[in-house]
Amino acid sequence: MINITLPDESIKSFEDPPSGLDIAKSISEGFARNCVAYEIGGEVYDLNTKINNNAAIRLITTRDEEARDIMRHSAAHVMAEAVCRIYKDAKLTIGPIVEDGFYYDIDMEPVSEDAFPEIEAEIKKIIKAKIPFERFEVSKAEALDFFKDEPYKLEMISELEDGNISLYKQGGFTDLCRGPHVPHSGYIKAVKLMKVSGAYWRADQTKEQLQRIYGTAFFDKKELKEYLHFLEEARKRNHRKIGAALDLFSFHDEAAGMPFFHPKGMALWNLLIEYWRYEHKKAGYVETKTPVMLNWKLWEKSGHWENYRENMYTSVIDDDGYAIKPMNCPGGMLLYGEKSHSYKEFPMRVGEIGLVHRHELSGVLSGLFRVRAFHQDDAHIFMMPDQIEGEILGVLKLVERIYSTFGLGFHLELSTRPEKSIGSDEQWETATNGLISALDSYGMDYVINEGDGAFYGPKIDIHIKDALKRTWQCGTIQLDMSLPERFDLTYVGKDNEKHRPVMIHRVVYGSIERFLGILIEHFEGKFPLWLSPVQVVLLPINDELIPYADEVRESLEDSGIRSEVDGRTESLKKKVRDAQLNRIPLILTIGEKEKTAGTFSVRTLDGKVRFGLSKEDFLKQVNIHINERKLNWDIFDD
RNA sequence: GCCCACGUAGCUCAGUCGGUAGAGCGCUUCCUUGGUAAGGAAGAGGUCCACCGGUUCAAUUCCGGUCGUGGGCUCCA
Repeated sequence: MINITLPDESIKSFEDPPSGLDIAKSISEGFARNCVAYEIGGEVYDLNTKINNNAAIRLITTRDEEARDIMRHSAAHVMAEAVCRIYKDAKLTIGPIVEDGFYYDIDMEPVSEDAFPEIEAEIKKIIKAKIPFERFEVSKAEALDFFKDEPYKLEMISELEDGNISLYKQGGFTDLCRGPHVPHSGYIKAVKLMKVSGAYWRADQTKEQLQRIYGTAFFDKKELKEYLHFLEEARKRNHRKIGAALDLFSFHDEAAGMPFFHPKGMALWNLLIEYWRYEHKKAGYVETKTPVMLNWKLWEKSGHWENYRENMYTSVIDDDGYAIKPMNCPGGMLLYGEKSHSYKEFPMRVGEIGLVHRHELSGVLSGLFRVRAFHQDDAHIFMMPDQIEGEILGVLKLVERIYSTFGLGFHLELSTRPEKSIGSDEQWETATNGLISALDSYGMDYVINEGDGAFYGPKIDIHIKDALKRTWQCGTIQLDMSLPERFDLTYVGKDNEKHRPVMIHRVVYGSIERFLGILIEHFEGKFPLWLSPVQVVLLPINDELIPYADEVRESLEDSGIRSEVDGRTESLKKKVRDAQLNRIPLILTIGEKEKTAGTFSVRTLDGKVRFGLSKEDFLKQVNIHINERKLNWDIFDD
């Protein structure tokens, strides 16, 4: 007799060892159809695996996140089989799941997406046949023999410990796999191949070039459709497209990876920085500026020459070596070291919006997201060890305030000491504990990445979440135990002795260029009123009203509102359409009625039109929205 | 840096199985002076299709290389 405890504490008894499916069926047939696997004590098993002892189990249904991952892994196997059916010489390597689906790295002739229809057709055949996934276990020797024609599998097996090795068989196709899998291929309801790219075996450039085929799969065709719709949305929001359409920035072959900002892009830029300065000044920061190009001796001292040289732009001037800064910190160290400091000055919050250049590999460049020249909204904070917690907490609060102004959510990740690191155990403990207590008193949950810190100190990364729920790492707070040492930075303590200050680097926007790119996608180019490069466009309904429109524009500019007159000889409809496409938040139509009555007719970005507003009411609402940096488009809908 | 794809008018793209290029938008001019998402007409605009070579009677089209862009890999103090 086997007793199975279900999550609701109820107990089911079975004469013979039951499989997960037996248990599910004992609840109901309908429920059983939605089950894909089960879990005992954190281990996940195939639905068909029998349970030989009393256990507490949880059945995993298609509603559970983990069920989708199991199914996608099965889909990877199905795709591998399909590819092998078509490409007889294909040699399989690994096929894991990733965030949005799965991929399989296969050693085969290069394929392009043109091959997808054929592979997908083969996949559908396999799915339709509802081929069961059967698990069986073999010894290492048997496994080696079984895969004797699969060099990559052999390599993987040879690295496994001797003992039982699990294989999964689906019809005539067997793959080395830990599992678990869905009961049969029919569980994969909707599958689509997404893209193909090159990848190296074991991510090693010196090893074989493989074809990585990406796919995604869902339990439901509707979900696949929604996912494709999401991708389409993301594509429409692409900041490169919107940036070109709104005339914000461009790239040129003469400076790959280095953006050129147009007047409207520059307006956005300045507004971001203006806001940054406002918040930072309030938070007790001062601002500095250090040179872009510095002598190599500085980089030698900072360690960059040794560790980062291949990413630095260098030059020789008067027979002396110079490098363009890839980071602001060494310059900041020189500034600190320029004079002596007392503990009474601490914490010293020294900001710098610094232009840095990094020679990133050509293949990684990507719009504003990955560039070779960018501005960091850097700051170095110098303090005593017992100030770590308070300062980190201060940065977290500043970060929260700034991100929330843009309607961006975020989550935190703490990275701790890596294997290769400098500094004593005690230093690391003080530093890490300081970060942890700051995180704890901040009170938000955070992810811990063990051993993922920089070699010079632990760090907190801040990942923002945009309107499409995509996450981006922007902010970071890094404790640095290396540079103060290398630059022999000191302060005089209460005891009148010299001490080593604790120093952190921190950024909020991260790269201003990248942050701007994220904002463009987040807002789909429809910036809140305070941030819009052009806030108001005036549309005279005929040419005679242009002088009056110009007059109104001037008075709006006097009130600090960025305005333009569209004086083209075009129909009103046309000008409205263009203004809407240009995502200008407020359209003022200027006709005889408005001129005579001295009122405004206002159209907001959501298409709502209001007639006969008094100038005073209009300015009042506009100013409230700008000054409070409100996020909603309809400024009259409070 | 590596793999794959791409690079045609300011923009979006079509086209030529090798015989010296097209549409829409935008721009200019003219007509229209229009009340909330495209009024009408005419015209200009490409060293001929990123750049450099090669094959060919002939290349934008085929081949090689370079540069750039996109996706992925890798890298990321």
